[in-house]
Parts: sequence; C-alpha cells; structure tokens
Amino acid sequence: MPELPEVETMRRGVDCVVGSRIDSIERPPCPRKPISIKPAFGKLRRRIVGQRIERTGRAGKRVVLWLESGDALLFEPRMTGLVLLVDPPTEEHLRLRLRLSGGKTKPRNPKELLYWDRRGLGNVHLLSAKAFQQAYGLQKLGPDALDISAEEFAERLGNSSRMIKVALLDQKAVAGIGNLYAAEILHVAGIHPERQCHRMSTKQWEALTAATHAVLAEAIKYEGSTLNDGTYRNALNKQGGYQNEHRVYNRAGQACPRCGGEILRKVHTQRSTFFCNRCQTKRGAILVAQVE
DNA sequence: CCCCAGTCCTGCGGGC
DNA sequence: TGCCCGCAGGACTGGG
Repeated sequence: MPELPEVETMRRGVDCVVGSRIDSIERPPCPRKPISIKPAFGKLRRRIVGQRIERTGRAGKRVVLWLESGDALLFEPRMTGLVLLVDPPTEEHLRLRLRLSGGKTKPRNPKELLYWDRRGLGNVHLLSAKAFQQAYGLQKLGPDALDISAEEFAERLGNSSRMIKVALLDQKAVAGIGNLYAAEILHVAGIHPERQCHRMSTKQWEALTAATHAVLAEAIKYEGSTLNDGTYRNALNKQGGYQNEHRVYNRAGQACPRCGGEILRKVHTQRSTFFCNRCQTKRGAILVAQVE
C-alpha cells in the first residue's frame, strides 16, 4: 500500500541518517524467500560499506539514500515494506539491517536503519547516478504528483482513451499515486473514475491537479494511512492517521461525506475503485475541490 | 506504442 | 474448530 504520502513520511523519518556512515549491512536469518536485492548482496555490500549518506530523496514510491560515492540506494516497499530506525513489528520479516555511526545527534542519532517487509514484494537496489537517471528519469517515471501541473497532466494523459482512475495509477504518467489516493483525489476533484482522459476538460485537469496536491499534502500531514491490516508504520514504527480521514476508500455502502449519496465499489483493471455516484459526475458540473 | 491480464508474495477473514 | 479460497495492490512481463 505505501503510496507517495507513506513513502514521503518514511523518507522524512529517516532523514536524520544524513551524515552517518554505513559500517555494515546484514541479512538477518529469514526462513522465507529473500527479497530482491540488486546487485547481489556481496557486491552491494562492497559498494556501500564505508560510505557516508549525503542526503535522502524519493523517486515516486521509493526512498532514496544518496551516498558520497554518487550511488543511490533505493528502498521500494511495494505493499508491505517499511524503512525503520527502530525495532521492527516482527523479527521474522526483517530483511536488511544497516549499522550506522557518526552523523547528527539531533533530532536523533540512529545506530541502524532497517528494511522490513512482511510479504516480501519490495526490493532494495543500488544504482549509479547514471543508472538512476536512466531508470527513473522523466521517460520512465512521470513528474512527482506533489509538483505536477495541470498542463503536464493534460499533456501526458490528454490523448489517452483510458479511464482517469486507471491512468492515475500509471507511474510513467504521474509518479506516486496508487489505488487508495486515486480514489480520494477523484472524489475531492468531483470527477467520475470512469471519465476517459481524452474527454476531460481543461477545468477538470485543473480540478484534478488541485485535488492531487491537496489530498497528498493532507495525507503527509497525517503521516499516511494505516489500513485495517495495520502494516504501514512510519520510521519510528508509529501508525499513520489519514485512514480516519478517508472520504471514499474502503467505504462502500456508506454515505458520501459531501453529498450523502451512496459510495460504490467497482472493479477496474482488477483493482477496487470507490466513488460517489452522485457527486462524481461523468459529465457536467465540476465541483470545487475542497479540503478542510 | 498503447493497453490490459497475469504474476509474485503473505496474512486475514468469510464461508462451510 | 479448522480448512480453503479470495482478496489486498505495488510494479513488472508478455501478448494482442
């Protein structure tokens, strides 16, 4: 589930590792299939041990640690991965442990950085700066959803016949939006999820852009969404709070908080979509995006 | 190129 | 009480 707000919360949580040096990396004993690590563990270890962490970043739904060598160490949590500074939820799903030294003492001086992943769909990749550009440049990964403009949105998706809900999940078009926030964003924008991209008006692209920025910024403020399975945590193993603010996600059968209509669930490209059938209109009036 | 179905993975909850 | 199966959705692959 981690989407942009959760990954950005993780990044902010581990930002205090900047200035630290990586003393060692270990793979804790794990009875399960190991997560994907590239390059192979031994080579990755040789390239990162002894390196100072210069800064943190985010590439779509990946946390990036930039090393003094210029290499980028990427953590991609996919569904159930966590980047942590403290003890993980369970020992058995702990996949990597980086031991750190030096670095800042405020707000805290982390001694280790952990990668934990229950389902193990996530991965850890080390890329040179050049390889990073090739893999995550604007050709491969769209503009970040926090920054994208209405013009960029329209330029990248305006000719597509896809439904807007499906297109929002395309990381090449816009980076960072997943199934949960696509539903929330479209509800705030007042746009029906089945609206085809090439039928969207300029005003709708503007409403979509405003809703995207507003919903994601609000979700970051709440430190992301921890769903019923309780998996998602920030770097200090604390739950997010945005799940209590969801307008439509996982709320099929309940009343729309804006108009009182019934929230529906439909499946598009094998993913659940939640929306209000009354105030998210396929055509007609565009509602003003309102985020409290 | 564009688009979509299938795939991986684990834990949970519904049905029986 | 236990078993089975469907579902959750990140990103990638292959095929139409």
